[in-house]
Formats: sequence, structure tokens, C-alpha cells
Amino acid sequence: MKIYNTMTRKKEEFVPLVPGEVKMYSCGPTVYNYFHIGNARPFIVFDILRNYLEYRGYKVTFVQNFTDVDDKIIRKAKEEGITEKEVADKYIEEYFKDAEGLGIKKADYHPRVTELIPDIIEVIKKIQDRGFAYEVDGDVYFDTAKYKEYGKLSKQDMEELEAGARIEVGEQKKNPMDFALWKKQKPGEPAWDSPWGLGRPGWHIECSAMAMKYLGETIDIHSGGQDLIFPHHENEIAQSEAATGKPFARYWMHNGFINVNNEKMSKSQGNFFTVRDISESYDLEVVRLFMISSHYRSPINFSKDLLDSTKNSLERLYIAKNNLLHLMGNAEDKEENEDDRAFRNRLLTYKDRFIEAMDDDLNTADAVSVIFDLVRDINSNINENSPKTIIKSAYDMFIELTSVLRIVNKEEESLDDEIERLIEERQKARKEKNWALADKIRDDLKNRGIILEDTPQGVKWRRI
RNA sequence: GGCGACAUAGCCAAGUGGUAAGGCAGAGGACUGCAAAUCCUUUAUCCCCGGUUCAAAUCCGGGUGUCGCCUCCA
Repeated sequence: MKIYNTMTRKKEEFVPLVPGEVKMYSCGPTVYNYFHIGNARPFIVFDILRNYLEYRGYKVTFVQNFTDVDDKIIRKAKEEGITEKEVADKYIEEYFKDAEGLGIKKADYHPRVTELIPDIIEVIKKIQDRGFAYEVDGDVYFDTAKYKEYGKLSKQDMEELEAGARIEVGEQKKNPMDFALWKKQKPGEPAWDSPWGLGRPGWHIECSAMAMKYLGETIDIHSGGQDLIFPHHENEIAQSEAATGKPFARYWMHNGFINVNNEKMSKSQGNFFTVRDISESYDLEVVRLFMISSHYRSPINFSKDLLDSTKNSLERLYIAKNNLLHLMGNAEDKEENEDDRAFRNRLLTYKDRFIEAMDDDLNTADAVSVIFDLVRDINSNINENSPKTIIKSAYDMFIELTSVLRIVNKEEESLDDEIERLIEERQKARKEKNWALADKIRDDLKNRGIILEDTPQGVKWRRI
């Protein structure tokens, strides 16, 4: 598999440190609110990466953190008159609800900053012992001047960065680019005891400490949004490599942004849609398919119209799946003929093409198009006369490929008795060529959200 | 100023040297009692100008336009 590595700005062949195993870390949310679909993009994309690597036989260990101490959480807690922990607990719970709707599996570890304070302190001590950090009156800063490779990920040199850097009031940095590893407690803020007195970790150090704790000193893949390249990931590299003297991450992956009217969607700009809001009008699976219909590094525009279009696409996939289930339920066992055998051979080519697309830096858009090609082939060549074995093979391939992307997952629901009765009544009317009654029942059901289709094997139904 | 991304049909979107995947929407046809679904047909001077090449959406140079990071941010 090839992965575009932000560090080298090239697609590189992916070779894990330990053959057959992948250690990956993805920056998770700061839990002070529902997350928006811009936040959702990396969650979905890297969930698919993880799933795909597992599909290809790797043993993957995946870590995604929750930032549960931070200025915004502290502010939110004050506003609502509750503790920081209560804010974090609530939005972690809500995160999992939305993530589940989006088809995102849980990571192997979801560490929280507040649970790893001792580990974080240990890492800071190591950095300090090795001479890459200094303390000023209860604050501990990373000394960027000591770390010669600072800027290697974002390709910035120190002078340029310093020109744009800002120093907050009250900070006592030696160098504008230095950043806090440990922040001295301010009145009313949560704090933990440390060798430097009461305080809390800086933002960047948590990811270094967590990756190290769960994955080791050198990890395979580190991922997040493009806006994290600088300063967050740059700082993570500096801290981690200062602490261990070893390379931190071998592959850096960054997803592009979601825009609204071509402007970046962000909480600070207020032009965002939360996943929770969207879930009231759309099945979140639509959002998942929307996200993976373009390459993860490209910017994408978001709008309700695009979601509607994606919704119709997804419908096509569901119809194909349910068709196959319907056919399988009624199919006969019989010999496969020459066309069937040709079809069976073709099935494997879709899998090959799918893998080829995914191997090319996770080209999910291309992978999805392979699934649509497969669907067309199925719709053209599989019907009520096909042998059960061939229908089953088509179905299995469809499920295999869609499962990697974790789309078209939902099971068909059952109908309530009254609707079953109406369908039977309509069938009776149709037999008697009472088209008026038959059409009336069909229209009524449509108004209730159920579409009927008459097929050679009886009536099929689906929800709108 | 530094670093970077993007520009392909009405809309979305793959494709990084051999002459344009896929989806949505639209039109026509087949099928159907009528539908629905499905299938078939149909819609692109690949932002502009040069250059390299037998051959460029794809490489190089120069434009134009849009956006992002450099400050909390996926």
C-alpha cells in the first residue's frame, strides 16, 4: 500500500516497523461540544484506514485521545456551572453516539488527559532531563532552539516562524516559538501536583505521552486534520524525539478540510453543522458515504444538496443489496452455465480493482466507483433464473467490499401486520385486475413512506 | 512575506503521458396493467497561454482564480 506522507510530501510504500503490525494514533476531539462534520472527516477517514489495514491482514493497534482539560472546557464548565469533568463526560458520551451513527468503530484505546497525568509528567521530566525544556516560575516550556529539526514537518524555518509568532501576556518564553509543556495553575482552574508545582499539561504533550504509552516510542502512522500540521504535530515531534532520541512517527497523514461555500468550516467561524443536527434529517450513513466519495486529502464543500445526492446514491446500493437478498430467498439450486462462470470470474476483478484503489493512498472515491460497477454488473446479469450459488457469490462480494468501507450496513426492517395486510389486499385486487384499488393502496403506502415494487417473484417493498 | 492545496460535464468526483471512471440530476427507449426498480442510449474544446513529446487533463514554464496553514482549530 502507498501512503502520502506529509513529512516527505510524497506517496511512499507503507512498511510497518514490525511486519504485520500497525501502530496508529489519531488526534481526537476536545470534548466541550458536539462535534461538527469537519471534525467527523478524520474520524471517518482514519477509521476506514484502520479497517482496511485489518482487511489486508495487519494487526492494528489504534489510539485516539480525548482532550478533557483545556481552556474551552474550563470556560464551558464555568458557563454551565458544572465541573470540567462533567462537561467532558457528557461530550465523550455524545461523541460515541454520533461516532456510532457514522459507522466509526471504537479505537483500541481512548485515553483521556486527566487519566494520564503521571505519564505526561514523566515525559516532561525526560524532556527536561535531556535539556530540551526549561522552567520559569511554575511553567515549563519546550526549548525550540535546542531542537535543531524544529519545523521539519511543516517545512518552515525558525526565522519565518518567529516573524509570525505571538507571545501571550504573562508568558516568559526564551524564544517566541517555545511552547508550554506544563502550565502553572491559574485561579479557579483544575490542577494537578507536579515537580513544578500545581498546574496542568500543555495541549501538545498529551498526544506524545499517549502515543508512547500505548504504542511505543516510534509509531507507524500518525494522523489528523491538515490544520494540525503546525503547530500541533510539529510540537509533538519535537517533544517526542527530544524525550526519546528516536523518530516519533514514520508516516504522517493529514486530511483536507470541509468547507461551506468554499470557506473552512470551523467552530470559531460559526459556519458549522454538527453531526447531531444532521442526524435529525439524514441517516448518518449518508454522511459517511459523502465523506468517502472524494479523496481524503482534497477539500470538500458541504451542503444539504450534496447530501441529498449522496442519499440517492446510497439508495441505489441498498436496492441492489436487497434485490440480492430477495433473489437468494427464492432461488433454485441448479448448474451454473457459461455466463454464470464468466460472471463468477469477473467478481474477482472487482475485488482486485477495489484493493488497487485503496492501496493507492486510500483512494476511497475510486473504491466506491468499483462498487457501483459491481452493482451494475449484478443488476444486468443476476436475476430470478440465476443459480443460487451464483447469487450467493455476488452477494458475498458485495458485502465484502462494502464492509471494508462499512457502508450499506443496515438490516432490512420488518413490516407491521397492518401493512402486510394491505399488501396482501393489493395483491388480491391486482389478481382481479382492480387497478384502481391496487393503485390506491400503493399510493397510501407511499404516503406512509413505503414504496412497493412488483417483481416476477412477488412484491418487494422498501422505505423511502 | 514563508509553506501548501485546488481548478475535469448542470452538480459531485476519479484519473499523473496514449487520447476522459463512477454517482446525482435531465432527456429518449426497453420492461410494466400503470408504476417502481433495473437495463440500454445520450450530455466534457479536462481554467488560460506557451513549451517538451510521435502522443499531455496528466510533465515543464508563465498567467488567472479560489482556498488553507503560519494564532485556538479536524
